[in-house]
Amino acid sequence: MKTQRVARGTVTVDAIEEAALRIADSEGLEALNMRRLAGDLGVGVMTLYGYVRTKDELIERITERAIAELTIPQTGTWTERLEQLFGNLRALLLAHPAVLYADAARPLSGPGALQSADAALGALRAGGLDGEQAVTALSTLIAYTFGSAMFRLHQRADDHQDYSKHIRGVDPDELPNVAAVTPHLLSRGSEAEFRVGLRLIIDGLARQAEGTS
Amino acid sequence: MKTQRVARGTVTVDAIEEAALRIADSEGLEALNMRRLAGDLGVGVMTLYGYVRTKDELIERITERAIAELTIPQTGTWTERLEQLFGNLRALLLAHPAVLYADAARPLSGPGALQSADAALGALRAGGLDGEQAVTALSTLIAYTFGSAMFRLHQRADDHQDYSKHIRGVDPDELPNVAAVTPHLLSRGSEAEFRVGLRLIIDGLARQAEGTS
DNA sequence: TGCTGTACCGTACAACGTACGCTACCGTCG
DNA sequence: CGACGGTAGCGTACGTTGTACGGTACAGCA
Repeated sequence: MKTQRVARGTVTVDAIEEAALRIADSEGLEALNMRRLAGDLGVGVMTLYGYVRTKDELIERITERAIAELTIPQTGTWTERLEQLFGNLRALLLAHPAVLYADAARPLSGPGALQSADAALGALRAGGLDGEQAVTALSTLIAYTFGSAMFRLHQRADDHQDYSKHIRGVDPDELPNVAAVTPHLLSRGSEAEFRVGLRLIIDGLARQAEGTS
Repeated sequence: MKTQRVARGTVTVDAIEEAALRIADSEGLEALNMRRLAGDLGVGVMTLYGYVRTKDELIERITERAIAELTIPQTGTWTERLEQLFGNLRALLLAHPAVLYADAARPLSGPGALQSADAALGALRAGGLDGEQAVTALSTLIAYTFGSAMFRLHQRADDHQDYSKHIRGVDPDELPNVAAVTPHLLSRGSEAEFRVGLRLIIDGLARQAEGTS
């Protein structure tokens, strides 16, 4: 059996990144491996290494590619722009789980991430926060948004069954507060819940800005 | 060469969990593997599987073990108790990186986690929040604390060199706001920064509580 | 003194990232 | 038009991981 070989130039970094991102988006980052990726592209595994140094580098690149999709709001008050931006970020993290894991490692590194950071800092400074306050606020917003997305992403449908049973089974004498709010605990992680927390933080920033000026 | 065998009852679940947690704490979760763990305990690898079903289960158990260490503040106003509790949680997450990865998957599952959640909910309800508000507030605080710890944990000393150079090299015309606050960006992730964000959120909750009552 | 149940664990396999070096082909030059 | 050299493609193989399977040694009992 002759070795079947693909024509030169069939693959490009771009095609590799796109295929990798598609796998990571649809089946999760853990489903992305070099053999599978090569199979999807119809090339030999080692061919990939002519375009990408390591798998980690590939993940960094698809992360950057996904982050570049983040739309930065241009209109509205500074608080509205913040709320929009981080709402968009949450949606992006849910659509591209790879970003969460890869970008948690080196936040604000790639050009796309820096551009978004600049927009956020711009809004915060427009609101009247000084440099230090703005950076702290940015960290808070990012931490909250990533943390929120992280929990949401880990929720699996089949887990929820067990979780529900687990929560409902708590002893009201031992854990009175958990028992008292059980129904609300079961619907955690919603978009609406995220928005409430986000507004809470942004309102706090607005008040901070008023005090400063 | 006769097979050297350890006496029966030499290992216990407890010893396994303790050794596993020690590895995860000191060298990170990625350094924890079954061969290494068995080596540390002086037993054969497969012996471990007499006490633990899978590696994932083991990680769940050491997570729960670590979470149980969380000290729940008993004194102070409700906002003080919240600040203490989540400050403690951040410290715990930094000391036990395993918790971050494992518990992100199934938050508020084990008895220890539920007990802490109950305390937090108790404080929030004592402040005057209703059930739904308290649960949303809890989610917000957890997301923020986990997100913050996640970024902190991923910071490696050698990365910081590159990062510093990277940030300092931005074009002030393209990213004016990033350029303007560069020095503050370089000191992100500190404990102090975390406290500021935490207080911001808790102050917001206090205001919410006032509005409710 | 045997026998039996079970705790211990050696071996082996599948999946992974990726180093090494062979090979087929394209473009060029004679 | 034919040979040939450089390079893109990739088969093979190795080290590392989790863990299934089944063998083996020993405690406790008859």
